[in-house]
Amino acid sequence: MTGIRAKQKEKTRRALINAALNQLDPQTSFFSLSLREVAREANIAPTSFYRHFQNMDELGLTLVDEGGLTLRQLLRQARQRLADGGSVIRISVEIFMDFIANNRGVFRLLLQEHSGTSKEFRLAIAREIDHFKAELADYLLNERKLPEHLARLQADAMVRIVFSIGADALDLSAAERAELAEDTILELRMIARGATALQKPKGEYNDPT
Amino acid sequence: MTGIRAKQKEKTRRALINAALNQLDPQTSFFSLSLREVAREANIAPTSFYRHFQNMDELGLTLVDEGGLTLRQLLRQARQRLADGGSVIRISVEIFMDFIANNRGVFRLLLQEHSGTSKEFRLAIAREIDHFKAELADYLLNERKLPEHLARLQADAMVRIVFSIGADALDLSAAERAELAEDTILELRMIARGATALQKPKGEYNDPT
DNA sequence: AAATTGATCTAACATCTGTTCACTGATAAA
DNA sequence: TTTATCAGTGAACAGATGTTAGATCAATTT
Repeated sequence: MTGIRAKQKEKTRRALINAALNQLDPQTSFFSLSLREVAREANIAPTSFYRHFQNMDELGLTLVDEGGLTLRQLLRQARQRLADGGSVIRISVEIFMDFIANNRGVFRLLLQEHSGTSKEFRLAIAREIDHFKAELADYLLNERKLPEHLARLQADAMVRIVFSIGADALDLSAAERAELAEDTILELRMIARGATALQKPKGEYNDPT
Repeated sequence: MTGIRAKQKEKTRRALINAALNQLDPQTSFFSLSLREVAREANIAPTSFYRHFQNMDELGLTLVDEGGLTLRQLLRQARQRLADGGSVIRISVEIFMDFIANNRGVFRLLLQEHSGTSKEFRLAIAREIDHFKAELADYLLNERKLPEHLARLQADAMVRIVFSIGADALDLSAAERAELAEDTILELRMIARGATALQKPKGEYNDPT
């Protein structure tokens, strides 16, 4: 099963995947990559590409899978670190920022191609983000005892904020990213506070905003 | 000044602008457009393009200007309708949704190319959105009497939410858009409530989120 | 040991791209 | 009326792209 041949094939497959991810930078979206560029970066002939993927779209969807995997690792790591106690929001934001810094290529794909040009792509990415959102909504439902609709909306708002800021943070220095993280934390706290406030609408007064 | 010649030139210039805007659809970002495609759609020879713009980038930046104009019209219209009274958030969201429905091309550019591939583009769009954010922060500062930092952050959060949802809403039916608008309103109310709550942190209890 | 498989290569194709050049002909200026 | 301007044209270029076809030759299977 793990013959020399299969191993070598897997190796150049990874080379292709990494070639694509490494080519993604602020000026280069996945769809501006050409098959030939990727093959060149992976040091194989353009024609060899077809031994691994039917076309660039298939490579791209593979990368999106990779992105989903990364998001799930993020959640797992967040849960672990939360067991030690501390502010949920702060810890989550810090982990998120770490992840985008250490997985730039994949997050670029997720955050940029999110409103991108290919329907299949957008749907695949939306699916991954929806998983993420659903897990967050679940947490809010169980731990924070919010009504379902409110939990869903709070999760939606939070994920939109975090991913939007994340896109901005992708190419900042560690210091700038830390600054943005503080803003993010405050914005998320607004949302959390607001959600619990909306839950008990018998507050002092009803802000007519 | 307004000779036959100048008039005709302005007309084909508009034709080029509209050709580009009309080609933007869910599957086609501005940077996937070719000069030749745009010229074809505008019914001129590819070479004639250069009589109007130095290259596609210049056309693109012109479209971004168009987008800024649209955003300013949106604000003006919102202010007018607000004079008649009503929920600020509801009115604003409804106007926004109307605008994206009626200016799909321009908003696609603003919302898609926002995290796009060209630095010049991203900066130009960020500039327009920052104007928008600044006007909103001003309003929150003056009308809602929030401290500056909080006003800035609230505006930031709101704009991120609205533009993120806006991108999703671009190609929905009117009914689906209206549904999304309701969710948007609730999410924005969370933020507004949360911001005023954070302002007076002596509330009943401090949620350790 | 012989036969087969399959990941890789080079060469070649048709097609699209941005851009240049010299030209035309109606409008504008003299 | 003569002259100059200039938006628009078609032909042609060099380069990049996706994709096909055929050959190579080491790893695998028989």
